[in-house]
Amino acid sequence: MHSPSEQDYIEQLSIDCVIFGYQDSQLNVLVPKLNFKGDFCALPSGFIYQSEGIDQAARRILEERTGIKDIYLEQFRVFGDSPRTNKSFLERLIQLNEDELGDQHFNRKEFDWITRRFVSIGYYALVDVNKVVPKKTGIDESINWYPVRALPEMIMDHAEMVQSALHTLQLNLDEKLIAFNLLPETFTMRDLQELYESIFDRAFPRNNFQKKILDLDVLERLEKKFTGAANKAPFLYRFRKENA
Amino acid sequence: MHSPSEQDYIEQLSIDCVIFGYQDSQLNVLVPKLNFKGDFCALPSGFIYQSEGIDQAARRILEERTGIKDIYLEQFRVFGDSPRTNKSFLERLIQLNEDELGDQHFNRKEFDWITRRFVSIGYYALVDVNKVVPKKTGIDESINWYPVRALPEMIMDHAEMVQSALHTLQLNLDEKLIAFNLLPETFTMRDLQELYESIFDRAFPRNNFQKKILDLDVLERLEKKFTGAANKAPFLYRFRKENA
DNA sequence: CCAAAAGTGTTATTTATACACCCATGA
DNA sequence: TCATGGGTGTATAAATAACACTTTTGG
Repeated sequence: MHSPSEQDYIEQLSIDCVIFGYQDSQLNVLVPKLNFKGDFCALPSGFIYQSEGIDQAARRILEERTGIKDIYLEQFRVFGDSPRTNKSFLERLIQLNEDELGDQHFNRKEFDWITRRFVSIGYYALVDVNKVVPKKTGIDESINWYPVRALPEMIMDHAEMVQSALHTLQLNLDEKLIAFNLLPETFTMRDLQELYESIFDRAFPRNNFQKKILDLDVLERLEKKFTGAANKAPFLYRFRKENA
Repeated sequence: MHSPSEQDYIEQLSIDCVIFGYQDSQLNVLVPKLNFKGDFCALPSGFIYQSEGIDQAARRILEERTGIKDIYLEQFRVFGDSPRTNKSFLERLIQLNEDELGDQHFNRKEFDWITRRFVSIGYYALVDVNKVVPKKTGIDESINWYPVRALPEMIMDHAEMVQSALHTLQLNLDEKLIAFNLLPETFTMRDLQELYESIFDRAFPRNNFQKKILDLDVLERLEKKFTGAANKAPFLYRFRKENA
């Protein structure tokens, strides 16, 4: 990987992605940890090539970490306060990693480029965790799913970004019929309900929830799903894509 | 005014403002016309100083054209497709104004700076037209209010920006209780209803509208307004700011 | 036959819409 | 006293929430 400063990027403009996934009845966010001492967690980020659109750049960044191309994503806010910069976090990182860091990682030009004031466009993405194989990039030590309400400490304003993304997701969920992007192709009504509950962090009455969803008239009912449990087998549903 | 290229701006990043005002039962947008032959209309725009936040930059740009500081404004979308540039419009402008344009207005450096690919953050603002005295900047021939549904032809994607801003305004209107920013301090229920009708481009039943608004419990009723018309005098209302 | 979870129906409650009426005002 | 527009009350419909009951499944 070449230095950002040598690439044909738009300067001082970045993209940060909040990647939502749903697993074990929890809404999770995909968070990489940087390959340095000090537990630096940062949202998947990147810069914008001169030749690509911002949505296109976001898709590229998402594909790098998730391996999938066809992802639901949406802008949610721009973060651009004047003192917004990587500088303080990078200085702490360098301080904690003096031993390992030679001049090859952070030369002067590189440091100056990356520590300038940055405006960042926030995108959130909804993915089916079964289709995702989280991938580390060169600077990641690890990349993991964390519950949205139990995130590790994050650099800069990234924790605030997640909250802002979650809020936008809540506002758009019913309006845009996007919850299904977080589920596998087929799912039970209980799956969908628990997804809603994890997004809104509150319970919904079971019967009314079913009625509300079915009244949307966007699901098709498939065969039953026999789980082996000692109870009635639930139906499987599939989102009818012609409605989208 | 100095050349943009010599200022301490973030490069390739701009702000475009959709300024909404309400007058004569119409929702209007403040649109400057450039001081060149060819009827070039462009939204009030500007760049971001290294030392200022993006909201702050938007306020500065708004104050330039409206003269008022305390303005309601909000981001609504980022426009950043890859081929998004001033170039084709500027070339046409130069072609139509060959006679008047000496080298002083557009030197090479200037032209290159301004015609690069630009990402633009869209803001919309809501103003009380009575407090605004539209002000031309150096490059404006005129600046006028136009009905949002009868705008002049605009450069680049600025017409699309207005539509996007209007759509966001519609979505946020009830949620955020922001309509009052478009009205004077005091107003009648009819004023408010006609404002709603101009924003949503449809009629509302008079009595139900009144009930809905009063049920919000954010207005205080003042004395009556005697207009001299041969009918019952309507009450004046004022938005209670402690609710905001 | 039982517990667990699914499915459905029925009744309240709230909210939105539609309809009707009376009141103040100045000509 | 009339036309005009303002204010309010009530009936109806629709959407939401609350409650109750039946069915299927494997042990």
